[in-house]
Amino acid sequence: MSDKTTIHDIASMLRVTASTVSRALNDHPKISDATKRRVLTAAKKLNYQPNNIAAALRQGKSKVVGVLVPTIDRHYFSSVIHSIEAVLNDAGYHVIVAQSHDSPELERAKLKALMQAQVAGIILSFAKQNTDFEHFKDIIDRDIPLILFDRYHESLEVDTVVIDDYIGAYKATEHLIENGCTSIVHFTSTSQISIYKERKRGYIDALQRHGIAVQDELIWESHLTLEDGFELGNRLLSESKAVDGVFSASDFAAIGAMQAIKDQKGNMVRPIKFFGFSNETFTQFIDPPLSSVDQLSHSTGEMVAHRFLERIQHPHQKSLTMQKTVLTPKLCIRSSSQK
Amino acid sequence: MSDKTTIHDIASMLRVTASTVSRALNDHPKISDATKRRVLTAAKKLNYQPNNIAAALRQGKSKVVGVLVPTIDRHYFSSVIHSIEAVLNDAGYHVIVAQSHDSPELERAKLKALMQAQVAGIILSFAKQNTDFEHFKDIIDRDIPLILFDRYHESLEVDTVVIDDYIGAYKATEHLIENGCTSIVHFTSTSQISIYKERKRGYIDALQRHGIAVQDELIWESHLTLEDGFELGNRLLSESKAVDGVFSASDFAAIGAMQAIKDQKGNMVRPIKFFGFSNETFTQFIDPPLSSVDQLSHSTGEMVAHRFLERIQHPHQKSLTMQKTVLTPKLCIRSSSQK
DNA sequence: GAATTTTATGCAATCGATTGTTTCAGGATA
DNA sequence: TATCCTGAAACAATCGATTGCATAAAATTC
Repeated sequence: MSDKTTIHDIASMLRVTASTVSRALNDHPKISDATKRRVLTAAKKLNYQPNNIAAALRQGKSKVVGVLVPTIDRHYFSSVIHSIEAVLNDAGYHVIVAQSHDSPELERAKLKALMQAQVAGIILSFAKQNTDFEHFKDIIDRDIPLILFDRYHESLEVDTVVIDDYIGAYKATEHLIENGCTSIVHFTSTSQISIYKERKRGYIDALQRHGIAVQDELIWESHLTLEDGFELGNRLLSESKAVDGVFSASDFAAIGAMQAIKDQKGNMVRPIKFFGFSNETFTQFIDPPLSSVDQLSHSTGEMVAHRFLERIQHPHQKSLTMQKTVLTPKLCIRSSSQK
Repeated sequence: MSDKTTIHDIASMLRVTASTVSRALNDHPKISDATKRRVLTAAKKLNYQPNNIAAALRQGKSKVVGVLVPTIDRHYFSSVIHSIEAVLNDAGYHVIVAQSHDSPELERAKLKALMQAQVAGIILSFAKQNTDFEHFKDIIDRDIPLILFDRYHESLEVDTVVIDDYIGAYKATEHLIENGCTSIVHFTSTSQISIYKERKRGYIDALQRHGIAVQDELIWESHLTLEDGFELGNRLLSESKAVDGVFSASDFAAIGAMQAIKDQKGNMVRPIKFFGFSNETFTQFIDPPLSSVDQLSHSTGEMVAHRFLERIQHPHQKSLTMQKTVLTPKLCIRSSSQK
């Protein structure tokens, strides 16, 4: 039979009421052990599968958490989601995935849809060009736990899990200096986005701390794509300056540049050391393997999931105690940056 | 206010009943245009957000589709999910993601959990060591659309979307032959898994069709990891045979082997051409860029999503008309395999 | 043995939306 | 004017599980 059995079926089979069955299944203390056992046996016999939707309706909360990211199709995000799913599943939650495609409008629409699905919480890395955060108010007002990761904004009084871009950049730059680089170019993107601002700040501070003058003409801005990197690589070759190191805020731009240089190896005066950011899967496979700052996607996902579970278990504290977790990224040092 | 407004609030505001409001919102023909307009205005005014859970309970079906994959943390799967999500979202569905971690037990547990969440359908690429498909019966018996992709089994009378591994392998091997290879090694894994069996079959047929003798000692079995590939690469170097081509059923094994060969370049008698499978992101970044068979993750995701929507719209046809969609994979030819 | 507390269930309302079946008022028809 | 339609909205049941409150039976106390 495909007819789903309900607690009422169990109830009538046992000549008790549905409330008793419900309580028995939920291990309510006021139900006798004998009845609990009978209910459990009957449930198994009838192949009873609880209807979570009914419970969710009654309780006003489902066991589903919405995760909204720009795109799932990038290693960092899918890796974070991987960890979130693993942790939340063990806690009895499901994960709904939605993508904003970096569009604020889509983001708003998807958030609305998630709310309508009565999610128990929302985990979010928001769209790039977000300027207005009004739509988060709705979530907070309804006391639905909201956790941000990767991308966030200072103005938001919300739990956040990020890596310390500044430290990562600082250490990467320092590593280049310690490996003999004295003239280091920085590939960056618009300072509108905090992660790039922070990475630039780390780069600058590292130089200064090591007594190297910061030169604006060594800070190159682009969209940091592979193609951008390729152009920047050619620019490196044509520069009169004796650049001997590159700290790129993106792995893609870094390997684009390395590609350009390899293509014209003859022109190289001296070798240029490279350090990237994100530790994309391919960094270890290219030639030479690219040193990179690892964003700790695994830990981030776990932290985010745990933060959510804490919120769910202590809903009373509300937004009063917003927590910002900052993970220190890890340098993955490979041959591209070493002597 | 964080109090959610319901159709009853709208109803009492307008002095009509909830049923009228419900029908108005659903654009029911028996509701006058005037009322519809009034309801819509009131809904907007009260910031009404429908409670999907309540609707799902009443209708016995939610607008959520469960996607169960071995892991989301691999490019192929996250890419497929990316496309599924995009298509199903436009159709008003959500996507729940779950991972089986290639464990049949976990797979069964997650399927059960998805059923309890009252999903409208299930999209699945099942765990490797699956031998028993009893747990799918449940899904089918309940008339819940079930779509398999990537991995499947002939015994299952279920909609399926796969790529033609045989053709992909055949064409890749043929490409190597056309580029001058006469002694081609094949990296494979256990023939228990149909995709590897098919790829081997394609390799063998291509050789025969081109008058090249198939030699069992040129078919090398492993788990196809990067490390396995590295070992196989060393074996290539030490082999007395004059191997001049490798068709690997996995990109990872291919680049592992290429790595090993690069490490000992001096020993190379003649260059070996490589062809991989899966078209992982990194294939284009390594040196030389690796030719590979693309698995069409994007198309697969779209096909799967559309197949689901068809099933949902024509539930009557049941399993009678099981459809198997076979996509022809695309060769991505790069320099690793060319003269 | 009566009174009181405990324990284990039953009863009934509820969550919010949907839907088959009336009901009613106004219009058309004879 | 009486009858019949018909369109529009009301009524009421329902989906399945949960839960505050009431209650009966058993256990305890005096």
